[in-house]
Amino acid sequence: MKPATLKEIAQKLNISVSTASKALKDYPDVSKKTKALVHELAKTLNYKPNSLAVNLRNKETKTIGLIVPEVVHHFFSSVIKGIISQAEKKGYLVIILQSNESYKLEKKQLNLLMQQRVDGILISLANGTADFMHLNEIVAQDKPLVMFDKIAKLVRCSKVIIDDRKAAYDATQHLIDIGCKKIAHFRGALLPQNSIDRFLGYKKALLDNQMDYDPSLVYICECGDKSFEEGKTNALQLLEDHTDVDGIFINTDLVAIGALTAFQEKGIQVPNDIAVVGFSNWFMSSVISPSLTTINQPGFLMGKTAFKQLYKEIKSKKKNKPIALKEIILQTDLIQRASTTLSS
Amino acid sequence: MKPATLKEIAQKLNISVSTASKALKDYPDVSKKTKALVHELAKTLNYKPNSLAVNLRNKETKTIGLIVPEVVHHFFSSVIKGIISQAEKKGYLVIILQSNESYKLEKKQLNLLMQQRVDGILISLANGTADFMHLNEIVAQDKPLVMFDKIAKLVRCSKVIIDDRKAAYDATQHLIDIGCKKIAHFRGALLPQNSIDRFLGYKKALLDNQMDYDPSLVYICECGDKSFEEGKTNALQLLEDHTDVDGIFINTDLVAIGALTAFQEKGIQVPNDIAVVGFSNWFMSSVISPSLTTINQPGFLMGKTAFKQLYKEIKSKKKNKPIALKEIILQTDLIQRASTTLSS
DNA sequence: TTAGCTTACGAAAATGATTTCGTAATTGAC
DNA sequence: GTCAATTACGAAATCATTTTCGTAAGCTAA
Repeated sequence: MKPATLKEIAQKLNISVSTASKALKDYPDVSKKTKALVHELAKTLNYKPNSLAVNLRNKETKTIGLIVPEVVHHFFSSVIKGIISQAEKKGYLVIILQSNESYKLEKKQLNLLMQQRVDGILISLANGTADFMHLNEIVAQDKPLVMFDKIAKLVRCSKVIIDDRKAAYDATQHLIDIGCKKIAHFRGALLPQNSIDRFLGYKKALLDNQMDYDPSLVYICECGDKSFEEGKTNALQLLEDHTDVDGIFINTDLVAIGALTAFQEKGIQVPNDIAVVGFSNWFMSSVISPSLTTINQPGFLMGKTAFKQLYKEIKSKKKNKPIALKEIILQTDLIQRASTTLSS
Repeated sequence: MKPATLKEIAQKLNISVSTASKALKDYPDVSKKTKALVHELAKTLNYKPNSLAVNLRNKETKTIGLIVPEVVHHFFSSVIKGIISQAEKKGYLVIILQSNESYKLEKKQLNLLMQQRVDGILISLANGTADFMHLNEIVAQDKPLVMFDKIAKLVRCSKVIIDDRKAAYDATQHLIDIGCKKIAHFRGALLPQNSIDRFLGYKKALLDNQMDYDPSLVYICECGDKSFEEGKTNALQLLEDHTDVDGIFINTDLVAIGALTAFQEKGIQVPNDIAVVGFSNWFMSSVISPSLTTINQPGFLMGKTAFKQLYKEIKSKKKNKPIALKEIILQTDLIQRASTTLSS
C-alpha cells in the first residue's frame, strides 16, 4: 500500500502527469470532465502530494527549528506550546531540539537544522554559550532567526524578551517596600544575558534606595536540572554566612522552592524571618506552602510572539523584501503571594 | 549567499555532477586528485547536501512525528525529552504536535505527518479519541507507529505502557494497609484506557480486601489543563457527599494537589483525616506540603523505549523484514510520602 | 596486434511535483 | 474559406542528489 503518485493517477486515466497536476490545482486549462475524473481517482487512491518533492521544487520546507536548553521546564514548555500552536495556524511544523545547556550541542543542532533546510530557526541560548559565531553564520546565510528569553545582544537578529532588569528591580523594590533591610540574591549562571540583567536590576534597586550592595550576598546557581538542590544548598550556605538576612530575590522559581524547603527544614519562618521572591511564575509556585511571590513571565505569549516574528521574516525573505529586525519586550508583573506577605 | 550545490562545484571544477557526488562519497572510481579538489572546494563553499533532494531520492526523511495531548505537563515533557534525546543519537529529528486532547486535531495532525512523509509516528492518544480509524489507516499504509501511555488496545501496533491496573491496585492497597476504611477514587476521563485500568485496579484492590465498592465514591476528572481546579472542586464535593471518607486514590498528581489545597483550606488534616495517593510522581509532588505519596511513572524511560521500538520498526521496514510488534510494560513503584504517613 | 583489463570519468535515469511553453483541435467572426 | 481566438492537453525543464551503466584511454600479456 505505497502512497499514490501523480504518475499513477495519470497512467490510470491515460493523461499526462502535468494534466493531472493541473487538474488537482484547478488550473483553467483542464476540462471539467478531466478534473472530475482526476479528483475522484485521487480520493479513492488517497493521494497526498509528496511534500518532499513539493518542497524540493519550492525550496521551502514549511518547517521551522526550535532549540531550547531544556524541555522539562515549566517556562520553556509554555513557550513551546505557544510556538507550536501558532505555527500550526500558519501551516508550519516544528522540529524541537534540546541543547541541555551545552554550547557544543547547540552548535551541532544548528547545523542539523540548516542541513534539514528548515525555513527559520527559533532559539533560546544555552548557559554555556559564550561566543556567537555559530549564530552569526546562520544570519550570514540569510536564514531567518529569532532569539527569545536567553539571547545574545550582539547577534543581528530579532529578539523577544522581557525587561529582566526592570522585573528584577520590581522584585527587589517589593522586598524593600515590605521592610527588608538586608536582601540577598541567588543569581543565575554568569553568561546568560537575562541572569546578568536580573542581577543588575537587583543591584540598582538597592542603590536607588540608599542600601548597600554587598557582593557576598550574591550566590550563583547554574539553574540546570539541579535547580531545586542548588536552591537548598545555597539557602543553607546563606544561613551560615549571614544571620541577619531578611529577604532574598531568587533568579528562578524552582531554585526559590528549593530555598523555601531548606528554610522549612531549618525552622526559618517565611516570610517573617526571611521574605522570598522568585522569578517566572511556575505553576508550582502557586500551590506550595507558603505560596511564592514571583515575577510572571509570559511563556506562552513569548512563544507565540517569537513565531509570529519569525513568520514575518520568512515571508519577507520569500518576497525578497528587506527584513525589519525587531526587539520585542513583553510585559511582566509581580505576583504577590504568601512568601512576602507579612502576618504582623 | 545561497547554499552551494553539487552543480556549482562541478561547473567550477569542470567535471560532471556525478563525479562530484562520487568524489564526496569516496567512491573508488574517482582519482585522488579530483577527490581532493572536490573536497577542498566543498569546504570553502560550505557545501551541505540538500536534504530535500537526498530524502526524495532515498524516500526517507530521517524525521519522526510525535503527537502528545499536552506539552505543558511534567509527565509528557519527560517523555518528549526521552524521545528527542534518543532520536538524536540515531540521527533522527522529531516534529512535535499537540492534540489538546482533541480527537479532531489528532486526526488532522496524523494527516499532516503522513503528508510530511515522516519515517514513523509516536503517539499518546487524546482523551476524546473514541474511534481508531485514523490510526488503523496509518497501520494500513505500513507506516511504523508506536503508541505510548494512552493507547488503544485494538490498534495493531507496538505499545509502551505501564501496568496501570497493577499500579492503581498497589496505590489502593497502600491506603488499605495504613488503615483506611472508606476509600474514594478520582478517576480520569471515561475513554482513555489508562484511566479505565486505574479505576479497575482500584476496584479490584477493594474487593480483594473484602471492602465494599461504592460507585458514589468515584469522581471523574477530565484531566485537561484544568486538572488543579478539578481536584479542588471534586474534593469539596466529596466532603459534602461523604463525611467519613478516610482515603483517596487520585488519577493524577496535579488533581491530587488540587485536592490537597482544598483540604487545607477546609481545615481537613492530611493524612490523619484523609490520606491521599496521587499518580505520576510529578516533581511538584515532592516539594509541596504535605508531600504527596504517588506512583512513579517513568516518563523519560518511556520516551526512550518508545523511540527505540519505533527505530527498530523503521529499520525492519527498510530491509523489507516483517515487523515484530511488541507490547512493552515498564515498571512503576509506589513512593510513600507525607500524605499517607500517619503521625499516629 | 588484439583481446582483456584497469582507471577515471560522464550521460542519463530516477525520485515526484510544478510550471512554462508549445501544439493540435475546435470554435467563431468576417 | 480564412484568420484569429479559444480550449485542452502534453513535452520538457526544473529542483538536487544518487546510482547504474557506458565508454573512452591507457596498459599488459599472448
